[in-house]
Amino acid sequence: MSPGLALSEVGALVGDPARANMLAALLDGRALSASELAWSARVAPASASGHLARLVAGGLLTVVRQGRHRYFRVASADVAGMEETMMVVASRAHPGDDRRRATPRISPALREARTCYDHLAGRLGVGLADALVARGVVALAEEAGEVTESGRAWLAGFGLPLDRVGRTRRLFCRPCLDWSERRPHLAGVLGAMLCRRCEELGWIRRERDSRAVTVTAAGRRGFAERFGVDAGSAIAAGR
Amino acid sequence: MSPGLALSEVGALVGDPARANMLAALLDGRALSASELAWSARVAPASASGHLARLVAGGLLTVVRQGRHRYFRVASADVAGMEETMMVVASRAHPGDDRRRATPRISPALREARTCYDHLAGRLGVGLADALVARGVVALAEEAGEVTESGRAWLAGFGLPLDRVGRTRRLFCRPCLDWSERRPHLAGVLGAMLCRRCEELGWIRRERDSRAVTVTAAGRRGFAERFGVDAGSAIAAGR
DNA sequence: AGAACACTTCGGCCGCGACCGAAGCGTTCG
DNA sequence: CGAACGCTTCGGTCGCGGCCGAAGTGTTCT
Repeated sequence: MSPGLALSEVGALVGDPARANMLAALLDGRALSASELAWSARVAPASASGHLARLVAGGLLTVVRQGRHRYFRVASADVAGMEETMMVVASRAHPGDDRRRATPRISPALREARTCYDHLAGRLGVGLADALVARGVVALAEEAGEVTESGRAWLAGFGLPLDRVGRTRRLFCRPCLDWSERRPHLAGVLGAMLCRRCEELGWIRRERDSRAVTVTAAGRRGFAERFGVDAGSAIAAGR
Repeated sequence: MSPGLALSEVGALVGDPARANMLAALLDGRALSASELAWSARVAPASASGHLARLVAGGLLTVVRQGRHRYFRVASADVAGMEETMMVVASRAHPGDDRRRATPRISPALREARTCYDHLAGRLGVGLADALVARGVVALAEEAGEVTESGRAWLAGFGLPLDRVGRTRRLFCRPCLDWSERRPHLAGVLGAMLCRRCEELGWIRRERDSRAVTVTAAGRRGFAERFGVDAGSAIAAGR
């Protein structure tokens, strides 16, 4: 199997608009049924079925039967990471293309706050990352990041004791370029823990049928107090 | 521009075997001419020209004219990283597929040692990463890595003073999953510095027309003494 | 200047694969 | 049990895009 051929196979898999829409819809890590995916790809169930079979055969999705439904999800974090990387490349490919930029078919709600596989992205995700860097909790480099000594205490105070995560001083903390904001947000284990904690606290709520995340009233207060992040105005203003 | 559509566009770009072969051929970061790429993709110059135009328009490649040649290279490290990630996903997609595994069209020389954009990969690359971890020079986690305190001294002794690289203790040091060995090798700035240093020392020599890297006699000694890595036997044995 | 060369554009051919409706299968209701 | 439902398989249509040869443009060499 030549490297080029292997490359072209996954490329072709992602390269069809219907399949790409399905993959994008699944990017938040949830499982969706075949008909939901058919709807979000805007194709007939028959077409969707074929696409999904190919994606499963190609190892990009896994499927689990449940009653008369079949639920599909992204097969691994590798695949999710690949999708994100491809989106970054795609968004950088047309830097000055106003025609494209001018038609932001990405919904305002998604741009505001969404999940990215298992962590937070969008304006909220980037804002949190900025806040954590500004407060000296984490230090982010181009491809790696780490939690500072004082940051450990801050995170523990937020309900995220890192002692149990691992022995090493280095933590699974990774910047992930946000394709809508074009600036890094926080990914990795820490990003996932943060997202889960915000959900536990009732600050955010995942929407049923999309990757969008809504910030609750408690979340508005919490993000402002703890992070100095204004997550509310844009939501309140309906943007 | 919907996320799905953006995704599908770069997917489709990579999804053609001819284009994927070109991208794979350019993965080591060198610039190749249109006819060289036509040859490595095994298509007529006319076809190659069209493919290359699309890859440039899509932002995956950049081109520079030089006399009557046009030299193409991968547009950015982002793109190279995307290709590597896609290869990892591709290689994981068929874990037990012996029919594929049994036809390793990847040449033994490439599997032995090659460049991966700007750093070393293959058996040599993985071996060096292992050696650096074993010697406590670097610590690698799943997605991040760092140079230890004692590692700084070791690297300085190898001719890589890190003082000038940056102020922070954290270094641009990243594990990169090797698609032929399926284990991480060393990437990031450190990986690139290491590769360049080995070339400076005359330990390795890049082949003219491929990503393959040959280990010189001096390199065999050097890798054994400094890293405890046996880079020679396989080469000497012709494997 | 003229020939050789690197590359692109054009035009026509052809095949893969995406699409859908209809029919088939298995599950879950009433 | 039969109807409704979710999904897949089948069969046929169709259009996009890859392919190449030939001709055209620009560059270098002698």
